[in-house]
Amino acid sequence: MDRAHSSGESLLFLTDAQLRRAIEAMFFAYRGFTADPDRILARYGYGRAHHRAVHFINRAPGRTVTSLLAILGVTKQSLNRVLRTLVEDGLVEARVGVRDKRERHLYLTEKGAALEAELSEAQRVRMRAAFRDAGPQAVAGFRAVLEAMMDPEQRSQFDAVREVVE
Amino acid sequence: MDRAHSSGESLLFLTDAQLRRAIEAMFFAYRGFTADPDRILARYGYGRAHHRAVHFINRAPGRTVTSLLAILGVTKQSLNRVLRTLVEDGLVEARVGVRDKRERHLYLTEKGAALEAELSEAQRVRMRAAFRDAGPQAVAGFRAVLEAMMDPEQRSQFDAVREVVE
DNA sequence: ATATTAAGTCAGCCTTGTTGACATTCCAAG
DNA sequence: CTTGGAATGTCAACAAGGCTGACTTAATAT
Repeated sequence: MDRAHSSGESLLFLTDAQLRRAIEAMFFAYRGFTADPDRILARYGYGRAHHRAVHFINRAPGRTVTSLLAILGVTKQSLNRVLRTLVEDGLVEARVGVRDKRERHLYLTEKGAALEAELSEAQRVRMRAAFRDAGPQAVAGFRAVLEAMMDPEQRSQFDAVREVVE
Repeated sequence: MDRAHSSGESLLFLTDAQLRRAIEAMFFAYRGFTADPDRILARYGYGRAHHRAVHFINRAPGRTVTSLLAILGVTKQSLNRVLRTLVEDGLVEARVGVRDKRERHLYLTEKGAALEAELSEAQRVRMRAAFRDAGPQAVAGFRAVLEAMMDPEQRSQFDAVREVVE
């Protein structure tokens, strides 16, 4: 069997150099990915941790702290520090649960939603431009590789995030 | 002109939901991307910053500090802290320049090369698996989108990194 | 009743980034 | 041959955002 013409799906003869290139692309691209939000966040005195919280609260309003913890994969203490400033600054509201009063359900305020919109718009603009440059065929491949790169736990969080709404 | 059948290249009608999905994929995938190296680094008492330094020194042995600074995009002080521990621990050697004695040319020692190999092998294994799962067509698309996502400066660093060797 | 869960808090630590100031060494240009 | 600027390194101080461990409070579940 000829390696170069092996049966499509099964075997990919990626050289170490090709893989290394992909690894470095991932490194540099992630910097691009975070660059715009970082600039915006800096203006408000926030960091990436705030962005992540705001993003996933917006994604499923009413989400509990525990649920957010699972998605972000950080400690309670770490998240709490971020959440506290967001609540203090009036970007996030934490409502006591109706059914279960131990729970705090998180919501963005108008102010919080405005920041989220600004951040995600910036990120979408870059993403849209990248997809446009790369061409239509690239979109599916990009997503397929990224999703295959996740750990199982991350993957299930990724899936869970869109189960509710979409 | 029909939007759905617009001339291939030009217009992509990606919904905000699709873009958001890509953004979240990027977030979760990056965690997968760094998970294996992080575990290895922790065993040696190092962090991601050490990984990055070791990676790019290995990439072009003899690289100067300034060149490494440009690639990593951090401050001299920040890099120096990392570099110092690597030199102290005998993973990196800093040789004074022959032509220009102000410069320090960085090289991995055998020990440093061993760590680099362990880290990059782990990362390649995951990358290779992701490409295998995603299929051959996905590889080109993945890279195209990532490269389009970089800032111009990052992009030129990305290109410069492989100019020498490949 | 008691155990467990959800949330929050205090204290302390680490890594990795930042600024600012400054010293040294050396190349290059006037 | 002096002087300006580049490359490097270092000290100090600070901040964000991770972490562990210990502990409290309130409320649900068994």
